[in-house]
Amino acid sequence: MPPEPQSTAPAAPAGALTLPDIAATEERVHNLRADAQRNRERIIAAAVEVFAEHGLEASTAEIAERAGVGEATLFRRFASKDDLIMAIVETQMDEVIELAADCVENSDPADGVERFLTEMVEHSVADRGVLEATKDACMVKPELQSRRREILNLMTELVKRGQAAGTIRGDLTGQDLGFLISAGASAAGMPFPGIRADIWKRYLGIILDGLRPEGATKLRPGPPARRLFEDPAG
Amino acid sequence: MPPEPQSTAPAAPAGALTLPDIAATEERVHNLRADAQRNRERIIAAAVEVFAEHGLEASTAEIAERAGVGEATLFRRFASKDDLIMAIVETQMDEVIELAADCVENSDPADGVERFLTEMVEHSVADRGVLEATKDACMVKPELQSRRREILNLMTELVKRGQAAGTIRGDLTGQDLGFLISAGASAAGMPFPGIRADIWKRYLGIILDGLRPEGATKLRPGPPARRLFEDPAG
DNA sequence: ACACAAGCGAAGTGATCGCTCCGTTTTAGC
DNA sequence: GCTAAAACGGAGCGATCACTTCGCTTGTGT
Repeated sequence: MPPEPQSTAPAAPAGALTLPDIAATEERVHNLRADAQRNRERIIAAAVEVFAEHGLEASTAEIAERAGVGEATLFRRFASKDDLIMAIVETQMDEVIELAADCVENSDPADGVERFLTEMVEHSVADRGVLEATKDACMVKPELQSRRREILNLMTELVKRGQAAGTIRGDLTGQDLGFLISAGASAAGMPFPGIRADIWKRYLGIILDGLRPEGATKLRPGPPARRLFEDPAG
Repeated sequence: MPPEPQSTAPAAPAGALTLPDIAATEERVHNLRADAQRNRERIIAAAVEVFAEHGLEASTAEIAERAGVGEATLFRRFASKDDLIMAIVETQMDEVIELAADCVENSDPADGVERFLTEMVEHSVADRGVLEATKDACMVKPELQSRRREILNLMTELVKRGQAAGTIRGDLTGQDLGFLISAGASAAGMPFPGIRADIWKRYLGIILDGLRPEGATKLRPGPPARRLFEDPAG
């Protein structure tokens, strides 16, 4: 099956999920027998937990066990482990869209960027899976392109509002925020057993200080091109 | 075998390699037959290359193949894959010590921290292996404790000189630099195919701006304790 | 030159992974 | 309630991993 099956409907934006795709998926899920539906939800819930604890290399056996189903059932609902990850990632990206939109609409423009980065890093630190999935899936899979674009637009808006308010340096772009989230979350990868769980706030604090116009020096190289986010494969 | 075998010599600093340990290792290596010695060096060189390209999950089969030896030969020279990694990590930590010492001695105190961070991130970005080994080995293995302590002392000295020169914010500590290297290198983990290889300089630039005293705001929480680095297990 | 310990690699071992086969059980429409 | 389709899970498959065995080869001290 091609990743982007052509429909007879008028052309959708390249890389976006077409309406028939979405409808087909929804219908498939809702036509499941009651037990199958219940197991599907249990599998997703278990996978979110297990991936958060052990990262994406957690085994499908462990996920199935925690969900209380056989491994075969997992693969009956999701064609592959990657498919399961994608199902989770899609809902998580939708949550990011919600958060970013809320930062744009309901935050003081002076601290929208700070709030967005802080909440994103906090989520990433608490969930190993979301951090790894960002690299393996969110940024590159063509079927997530429309969500990526939406997130990028909202991040760009956040940065522009911060710049207008005078709290964000002028040479920052929306594309930069993804890298800064990754940088802020990297402290969580450090393997010190007794370290306090919120140590990431210290290093995000340094990054946030680096985003203010006051001490800013010229950044080289310039920001990555927008199209790297929108269409990484092309 | 206990990780820190007791010797009859006077007590060495806890966690340091004792002199008998080092002597035994050296002797073992130099008593190898000529072909074995040559193969040992080939294996290390191949492993450095392969780990740099594919990270630590690269297979021992690939390393042996690139070294032009059988897999059994690899395991005759190194008791386990982990042992091979440790041999590499030790020499790489010695290089870090050299770099840090050179930054302390030969750099203008005003930019010692900047030079150290820049060169460390540059190495980390070019070598996936060193990045992963930092988390898996450098920071936690007891037998690397003396090297860790030495690096920490040099980083602390670099920070203090920068603060005396007025280019580094007063609330930074030597312990922070390890986290900042990881943060600066995290941009390299982003999976965009066409991105310029030196994009890390942009985000390290932001971090460096955040290290200056000018725009600094209060950092919460405070720095991690020194002993987390010196003796993470204890 | 020779004897023999040391070194060698092809072929295996057991563990684990993602994934599937197939006989049994459960649900849903009539 | 009955039946056919749908869903189930244990048991197994092939691939891959770190690591070992074993019969042959090679360097080295005498």
